[in-house]
Amino acid sequence: MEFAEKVFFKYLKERGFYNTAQRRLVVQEFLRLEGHVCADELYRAVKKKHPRVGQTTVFRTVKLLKEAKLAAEVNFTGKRRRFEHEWGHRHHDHLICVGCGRTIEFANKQIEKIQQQVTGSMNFQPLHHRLEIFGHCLKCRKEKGE
Amino acid sequence: MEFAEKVFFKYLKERGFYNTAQRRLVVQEFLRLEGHVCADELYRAVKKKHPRVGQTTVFRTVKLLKEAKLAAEVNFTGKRRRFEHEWGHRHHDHLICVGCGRTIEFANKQIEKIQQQVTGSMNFQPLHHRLEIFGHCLKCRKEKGE
DNA sequence: TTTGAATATGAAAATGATTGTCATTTCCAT
DNA sequence: ATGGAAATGACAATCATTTTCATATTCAAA
Ligand SMILES: [Mn+2]
Ligand SMILES: [Mn+2]
Ligand SMILES: [Zn+2]
Ligand SMILES: [Zn+2]
Repeated sequence: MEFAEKVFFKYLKERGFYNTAQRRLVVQEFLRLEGHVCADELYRAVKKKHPRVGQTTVFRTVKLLKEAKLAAEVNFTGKRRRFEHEWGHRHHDHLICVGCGRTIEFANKQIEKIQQQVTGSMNFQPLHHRLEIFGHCLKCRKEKGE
Repeated sequence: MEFAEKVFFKYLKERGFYNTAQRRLVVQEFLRLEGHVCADELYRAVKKKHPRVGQTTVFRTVKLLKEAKLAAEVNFTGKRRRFEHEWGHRHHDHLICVGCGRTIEFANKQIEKIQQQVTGSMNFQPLHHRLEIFGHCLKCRKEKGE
């Protein structure tokens, strides 16, 4: 069992929630999937192997994964919510190509540092943030003829 | 007539779209309202004065306002989309208080500059971006007893 | 000014993601 | 083992937004 899964069920136990077969299936599938996945994709992936699991349960479990800090929510389009691995992963921000939809992850210490300065000077206590830069990736620029 | 409104109808004309009474009402009300407003709030504001305008038309017109760059979309919660004035306004980013929901606007040249460096080094052509920092505002921290 | 084809409108229905309900089932501390 | 708390899943409901479609309006050309 992955350590992240242990963390999840430890979190559940602390709250008096149960360790159920469905939750084990959902968390395992989530940890298996890479990238930015939405609840419904996760549902279909789980259902492929275990058709009796309900969509409602997957949505509810994803919410728990987020609360337990195994999953971080990302929402590039304003449409459906997506989730990525958070536990054991370093913070990063995103470049999003408006041409092909691909995302590129990056981290920049300087930006983070200046954010601290900005919030500090405004007496604002930061908890988390997101920086999303939309534009055209190299691949798309090449395809469109430089 | 505000200049921004002229810009809007110029944009429409360029596309072969019509200058209609409803669109005039919606753009005027949007320009009157400050802050981050959602389509439904705008609809209700318009309806108060002109009850025959339909919600569908307001939703459609907001989309046009965005295309014409009079409105910029912001989406802090992942729930409903909100829009703020863009035409004639300087770019800024947001601090969002998770306690009271208030937003604080800020602009930082250094962050913008480093973003240019980051995207440049990754061969990514930036079009626009958003930086949202979530946390606790001064007011909320004081209320909770330091 | 008419005219008519393109476009816009608005009520209602449809959509798509998510959440609520509730009868039934499962979990787990005792 | 068992009883009460919690979870499940089919289904309905919700919420913001989009689509549909019959009717009305706009505006360029005649
Ligand atoms: Mn990511
Ligand atoms: Mn703003
Ligand atoms: Zn691309
Ligand atoms: Zn606050």
